[in-house]
Amino acid sequence: MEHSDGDLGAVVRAGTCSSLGTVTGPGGGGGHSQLLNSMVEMEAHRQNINNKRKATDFSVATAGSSSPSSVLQCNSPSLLLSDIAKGLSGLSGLTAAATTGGAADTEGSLHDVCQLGYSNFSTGNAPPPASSSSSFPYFSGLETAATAGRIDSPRNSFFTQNDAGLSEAFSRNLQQQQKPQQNNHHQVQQQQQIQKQSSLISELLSSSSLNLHRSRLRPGPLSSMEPAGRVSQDMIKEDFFQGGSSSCFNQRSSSSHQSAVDSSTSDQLPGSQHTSPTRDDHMAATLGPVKKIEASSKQQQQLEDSLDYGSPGSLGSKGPKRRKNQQKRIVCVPVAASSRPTSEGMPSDMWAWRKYGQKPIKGSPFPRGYYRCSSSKGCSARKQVERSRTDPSMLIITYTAEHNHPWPSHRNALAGSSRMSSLDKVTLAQETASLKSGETAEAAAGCNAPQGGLPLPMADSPVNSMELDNDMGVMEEPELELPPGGSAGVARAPTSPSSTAVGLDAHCMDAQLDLADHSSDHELFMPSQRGGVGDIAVKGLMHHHHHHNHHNHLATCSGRSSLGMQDDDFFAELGELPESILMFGGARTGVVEDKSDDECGALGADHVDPYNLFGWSSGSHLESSSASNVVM
DNA sequence: CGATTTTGACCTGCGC
DNA sequence: GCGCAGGTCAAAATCG
Repeated sequence: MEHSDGDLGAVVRAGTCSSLGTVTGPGGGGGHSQLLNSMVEMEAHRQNINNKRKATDFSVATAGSSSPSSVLQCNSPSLLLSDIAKGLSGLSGLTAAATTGGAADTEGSLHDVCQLGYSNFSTGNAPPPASSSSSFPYFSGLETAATAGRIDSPRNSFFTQNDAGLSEAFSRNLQQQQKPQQNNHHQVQQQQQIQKQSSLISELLSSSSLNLHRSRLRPGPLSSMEPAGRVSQDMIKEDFFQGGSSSCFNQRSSSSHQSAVDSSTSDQLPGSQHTSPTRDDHMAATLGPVKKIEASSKQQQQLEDSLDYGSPGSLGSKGPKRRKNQQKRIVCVPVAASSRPTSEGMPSDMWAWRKYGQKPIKGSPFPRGYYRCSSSKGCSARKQVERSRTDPSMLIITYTAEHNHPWPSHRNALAGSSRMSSLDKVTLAQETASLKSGETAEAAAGCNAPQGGLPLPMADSPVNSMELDNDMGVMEEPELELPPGGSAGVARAPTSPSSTAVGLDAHCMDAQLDLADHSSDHELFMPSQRGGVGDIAVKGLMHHHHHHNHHNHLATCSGRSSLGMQDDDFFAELGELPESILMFGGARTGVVEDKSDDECGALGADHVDPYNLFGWSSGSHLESSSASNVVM
């Protein structure tokens, strides 16, 4: 079982477990609630779009439900681009739902589903408190199902094994979803969201780093490639990392393209076995723009050439010359998720990154920042951070090369991170100021405070950063500047201090607690789910929160939501999910037991390897960091 | 003082 | 071969 949780697992967990692990115990359904909401919504919206399709791959929805980043990060070979699309559409739905004031507008079905599924889950089948690992079967099943890459119906193993109630609810949801939509406006919003997300995907796919080489396509369905619940690290490494960030994309992109062009051939594509025409249609309908990701023949050739990837570790030694064949991995995360400053002195990333350059990118109003790992001398790991041109609220992070050293086992190992943290404070202040000044949050949205010297504030001033932060290993995206004029065109609500990073960072938690505490009325949390699962979950969360500060980011999130949760915030919360990917370890920590901060940190450091989570190895860490011992 | 950020210059790859 | 764009270098500035 050492690989029992391959990357897909990581992905799935990322989008799900984070919450799960973080929130345990009675009523610890906040995370679940959100997750389920996403899951259900996703499927629901997919249904809307298809407007009469049968529910199919729920695993996809599941994975997609995590968040855009989760979706995009998913190293899961089992997910098709169309899946991503679905996930996004689902997200869109979520966003739209939030925008319109909550679940009320999202159909009672969703509500029902959530309630039903959740009440069931949070009550009858509520996972035991923290220390018990029995709360994981739920995910175990989910993970397995997702990993298997195929779940043919709502009533699949996932549900039947883990939550009959949810299954039922899901079915109900599907039925209702097939009824004529009553809210066109809502649909329009969904479509817009979808378009937006699609553009993002498209952008990512067309990114220079996204190599589209079919030769990388894995023959056969995922399920046949790996035992259920498992996606080999090697596979991910090859496909995703070495194959470029594209793995998740290139595979899908190829198939997606094909689907778009001729869905009838989809079955011929490796990995698309479980891609039904429905899915293709859906994708074609929702990801039109993705077509552009089709690499030109020339590009294709380059991609083919790029197959000659050197060993991951070899990158570092090479100079700029290898640019062409550099192994890259692209991750897309909501800026919001990164805008959460971590507490002072607390490295927001187990890896320390040092910025070594920034360049304006042609065609993009946003500059690209270049970072290299500073955790260890000689480490060739690098990353580039830039905002999505199509969706400034998203950050595109491109990782290049691997760390040639173990993941810092202790925070102290992260020299220099403190600076970032302090800057975060500035950012925080900045964001707060922005809030007060009524300034649109673009600036605040995920932009970290300029570090080192850039003029701070000014709405138009460059800001920066994001942080997928949390001690468990997150990426921190220091600074991304907004174009002069600052208006990124993102109508994102200002990121309040309350919108803290999701992480197990105890310090961070302190700050978050403040927020939570400010919301004396927990009832306010997750208003969109009033009286429903949300309340239960949230309350449970809050309860948990008060007793286990360490394990309730979600509670905090909820608290944030309570502070006038806007649609953006809602989405931002989703955006935080990506963090969960890395949070998983944290989640585990939380699940494992109450531990001191240090213990948690250590634990996370010892057991969580972001590279594993992302599907690429960090060398020696690969084995030891197997998350298998985490989940089950 | 050490580490990071900033920023202009330089270098390399790629497209025409 | 040329020019452009992207990636990296390295000195200066900044920060705690």
